[in-house]
Amino acid sequence: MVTLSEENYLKAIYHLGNQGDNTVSTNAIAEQIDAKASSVTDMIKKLAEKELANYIKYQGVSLTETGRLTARSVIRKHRLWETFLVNKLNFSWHEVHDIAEQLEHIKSEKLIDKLDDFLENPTHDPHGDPIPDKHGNYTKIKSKSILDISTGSQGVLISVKDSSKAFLKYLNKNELALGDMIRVVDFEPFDESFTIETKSKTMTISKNVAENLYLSV
Amino acid sequence: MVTLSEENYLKAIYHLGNQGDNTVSTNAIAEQIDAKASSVTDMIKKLAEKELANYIKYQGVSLTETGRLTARSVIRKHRLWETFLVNKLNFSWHEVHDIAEQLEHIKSEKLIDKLDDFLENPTHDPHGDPIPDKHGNYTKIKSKSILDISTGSQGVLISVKDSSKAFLKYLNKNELALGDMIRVVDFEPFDESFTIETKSKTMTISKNVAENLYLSV
DNA sequence: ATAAATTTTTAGTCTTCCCTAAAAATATTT
DNA sequence: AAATATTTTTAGGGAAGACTAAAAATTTAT
Repeated sequence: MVTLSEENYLKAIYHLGNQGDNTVSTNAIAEQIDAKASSVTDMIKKLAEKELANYIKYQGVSLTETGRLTARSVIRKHRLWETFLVNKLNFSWHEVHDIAEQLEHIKSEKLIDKLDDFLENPTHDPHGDPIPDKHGNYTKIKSKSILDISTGSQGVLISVKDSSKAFLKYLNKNELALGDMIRVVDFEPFDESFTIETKSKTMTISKNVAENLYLSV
Repeated sequence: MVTLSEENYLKAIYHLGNQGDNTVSTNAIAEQIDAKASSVTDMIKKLAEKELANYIKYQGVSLTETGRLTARSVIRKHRLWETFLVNKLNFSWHEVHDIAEQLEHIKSEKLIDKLDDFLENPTHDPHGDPIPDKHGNYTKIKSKSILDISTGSQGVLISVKDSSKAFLKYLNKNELALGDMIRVVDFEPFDESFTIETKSKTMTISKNVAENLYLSV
C-alpha cells in the first residue's frame, strides 16, 4: 500500500530525475514538493525501506524499478484525468492541474482502465505530454524547442514545457494550441526573439516563450 | 476547511439522524463509521467546536444548519460520481460505492458543477436516491416499501433501501431494475413472502427483499 | 589545505485521527 | 431504590507526516 504522500514523492523524484533513473538531491525534492528538507529525508527513508527508492545518505535518491512503475501509474492517472476534464467537462487546460492532482490518488485499477476506454485511449494529455499505458509504457513524439530549430523549418506544436497557469493563459490569448502547424520564419539576435507563422497569423515571441514551445521534428 | 474524516462523520450523522436533525448516539456513529466510540467522541467535539454539530455530553449529537449543508454537499458529490460511473463508464451499480466514497472528497466546486451538467443534471442516482442540487435542495419521489403496499396495487420501482453488493447482485440476477413497473399480486402470511409481477415475469420474493424495494405511490 | 558555506541528517515536537483501558454517567433490572 | 449493565467520556498513546533547531557531512572558496 502506497500512501498519497508517498505517491507525491515518487512523482517528484521521477520528474526531477528524468524518469527517476538519475539521482536527485534532497533539496530539489523539498522545493518541488514544497516541504522542508528534513521532511524529505524522513520520507526518502520510508521509500527506501519499502524498496521504492535507492538511497545512500548524503548521496541523493533514485527510484527502483517498482518505484518507477508506481510513479508512472500515478502520472498515467493524472494525465487521463486531465484529459477527461478538458475533453469531457470542457475545462480549459490551465484550470485542470490542481484537480488532477487530487484525482490522481483515487485507488481503483478498474476505474482508470474504464476511464481510459471512455476517453478512447488517448496517447497524450492536453499539454501534449504522453500518457503511459497500464503497463507503464508510452511513446514520446520526437520534438524540439523552437530555440533549437533552424529558421525556415516548421512543425506541429506537440507540447509545452512550462505548464504554469500564466503561460497557458498566454497561449490561449494568442490563439496558439497543441496541434497547430508552426513555421519559424525569423530570429532576431538582438533580443533573441523569434517570428513565427501559423495558419492564421504571423507573430513575434520572446526567447522565454520560444524555449517552452516544442515542435515535431 | 473540512477534512476528509470530518466529512465522513457529517455524512454518518446526517444519515443516522434522518437528515441530521434527529439526535444520534455515539455508538451508532461508531458502528456506521467502523471506529471505536472513543474516537467518535473526539471527532464530535471537533465538529461542535467548528459549529458543524450540536453536542451535549452524554446526550448525543445533531447537525447545525452549516453541518447539514456540508453533509448534503458531500452526498451530492457521492451521488453524482455514482451516476457518472454507471452511466458513462459502464460500471454496474453494485461496484460503484467504494469508488464514489473516494471521489466524494475531491475539492472543487467547479468540477462538481461541470460534472452535473455533463450528466445532464440528474435528479436521482443509480440506486434511486435523490441528488441534492448545488444549494442542497432535492425532491424525493414519494414511495413506499412493498411491505406497506396493499395487494393488487402497483408502482414504479423508485429506489432500494439496502445498497449492499449482495442485494444489488440479487436484483441484477433477477432482472429487477429501477424504473420497472411492479404489481404486487399476492401476499403469503405463512412466510411473509410476496408474489410480484413485472412486464416480463412473475416471481416470489421474501419479506427481506420486499422491505428493501420502494415503489412510487 | 583549511576555512566558510551549503546541504543533509538527526533529534525532538506538533497535529490529525485513530486506538486501549479505565472512569463516569446513564439506563435497565430486580 | 439498589444493583447491574450499557453507553459515553477521559486519559494516555501510537503512526503518519509535517515542522524547527542543531549537528554532521559535503562542497566551495580562499
